[in-house]
Amino acid sequence: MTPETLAEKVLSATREAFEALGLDAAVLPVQTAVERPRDPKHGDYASNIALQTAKKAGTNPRALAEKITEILAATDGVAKVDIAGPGFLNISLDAAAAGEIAGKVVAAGDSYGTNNSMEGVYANLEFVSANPTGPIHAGGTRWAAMGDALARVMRASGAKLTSEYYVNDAGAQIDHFANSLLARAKGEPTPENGYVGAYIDEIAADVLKARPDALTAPEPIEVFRTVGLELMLNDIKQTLADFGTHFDVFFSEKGLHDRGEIDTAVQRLTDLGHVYEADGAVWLRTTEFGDDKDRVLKNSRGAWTYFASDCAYYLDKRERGFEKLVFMLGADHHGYVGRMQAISRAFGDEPGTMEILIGQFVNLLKNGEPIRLSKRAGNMITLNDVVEAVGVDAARYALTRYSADSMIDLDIDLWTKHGNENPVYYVQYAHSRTHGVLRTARDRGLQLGDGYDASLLDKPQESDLLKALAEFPAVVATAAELREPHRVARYAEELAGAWHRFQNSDSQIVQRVGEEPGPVNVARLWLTESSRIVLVNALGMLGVSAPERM
RNA sequence: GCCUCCGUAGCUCAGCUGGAUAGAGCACCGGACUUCUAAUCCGAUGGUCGCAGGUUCGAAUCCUGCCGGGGGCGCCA
Repeated sequence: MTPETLAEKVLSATREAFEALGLDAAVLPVQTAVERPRDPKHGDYASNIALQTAKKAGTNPRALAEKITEILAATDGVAKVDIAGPGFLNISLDAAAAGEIAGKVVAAGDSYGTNNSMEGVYANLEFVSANPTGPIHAGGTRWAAMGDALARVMRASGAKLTSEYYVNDAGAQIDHFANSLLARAKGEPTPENGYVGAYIDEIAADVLKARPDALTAPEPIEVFRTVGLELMLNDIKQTLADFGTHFDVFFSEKGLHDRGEIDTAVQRLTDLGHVYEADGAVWLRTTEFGDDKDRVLKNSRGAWTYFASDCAYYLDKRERGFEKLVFMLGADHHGYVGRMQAISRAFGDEPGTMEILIGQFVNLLKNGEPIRLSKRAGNMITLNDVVEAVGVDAARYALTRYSADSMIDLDIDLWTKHGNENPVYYVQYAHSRTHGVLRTARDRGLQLGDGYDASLLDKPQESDLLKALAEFPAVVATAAELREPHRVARYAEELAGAWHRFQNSDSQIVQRVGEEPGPVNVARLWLTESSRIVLVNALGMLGVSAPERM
């Protein structure tokens, strides 16, 4: 029995209890969940439904709990129900019911963990979106890992999701970039507001390689702008691909200008009555929608601002049909939340249509000290620096196992260790141990067969592992709903621990050499195979590899 | 000044859409390899959940204030 099924049974038992006691069933929640108590004395699962509903229904929790218990205890697969404390229900499953989960996992295979909590949600997830004027920095690296994991988790929960990278290929920053390239190509010093770093020299050289006439062309700056941008963007795309981060769409800001979408968007906002002129500029009245101050759409020199592009981009996404627009921004951009939300509201959308996630910074630590310098990019740490320091798997894992709200100090020494102090090794090693067992099983002729006797899995380490396996779909659903992929990483560590403990318990999984396999060996093989599947699926959602041998 | 994130074991952090005696890894101490990977496991030690109020049957979790630290507050992108 899965926790979800049990929760449904708890709810229906409660409904029956309400009826029997003549209480108003309107106070019952639509859904409830059971939790795994820390203390094994509290059974396999616990429910607080009596506590939550008794007061609203005008009765006392214990009396209600007793009635629920009476009904629930008669349910198939439920071994025992105890009332504890003020009215908790402590539920124990019989071993067979608990053991069913391994069969479900094996049957579901790769798809185990998918759920329908976000079924039908048509969402756009924008992340990284680093300016194509330089490599992706450490903060962007965090989003590359976390955004990609979130995309996977949301898709696994049924969302129809497009991952998107906004390319700021218009505006003054690109001019500075092109000027910097041109200057370096001519051997001149970097102009004011220009970009520095070895990568600028590299790209300048590559532009000259691609276009030997670049310096003698009618407008050299245009050659450097166009070719340089393309080279930089390709470099970023390649870096992301090597990192395992996939984007469905790279969306060009310049395209918004070229297609006249900015005029369209501003016209739309004007028609809605939110635009006015003052001090020679054109403004959007964002203060009407909770922003601190109004924002300029077109400056007094007659140029569209970046903010105007944002409006057009928002409208573009909405017209492509997305109902939920999620943005991941760095902490340095948190000041943009107010004006961004105002865009959504100004176009008349409901609160919640736009969702902005803010992620804190990342420091790369060596010997306890932050690293500030990058070989290629000068005064910033890049994605490639992080990967070079710890590898793709450790980098992705390290960047996804923490809440976006907390700052990350990524300690190179820790994340390159081969031991259980390094969480990524701990989880990957658990997975590779499942393969070790499966190899041995194969060698000795032990097979899963058509089924197994789930009631044989009754040791504490076995039932703990079963309960951990059963949790996965709910973890994925919660991670998707709360946009917190780190929950999957923490879960993977918990599962890996449960697996290691099972493996190290005195349970012989495979029969000894020369022995005939018994039904208990078969049952444990099912447990092993389902652990392998869930570890693979969990690591897969984080974009971390699952090696078969280490 | 305003906004925002953080403050939980010696360290790094989970837990926060209110639930039972607050958890994990590391570090420290003591154990377990004739065995499917010991890159593992078991046990012990370790806490006024920054401080003070409030909400309630119940607060690490929600609200208010304060303290300490990170970041942000342009007709820049």
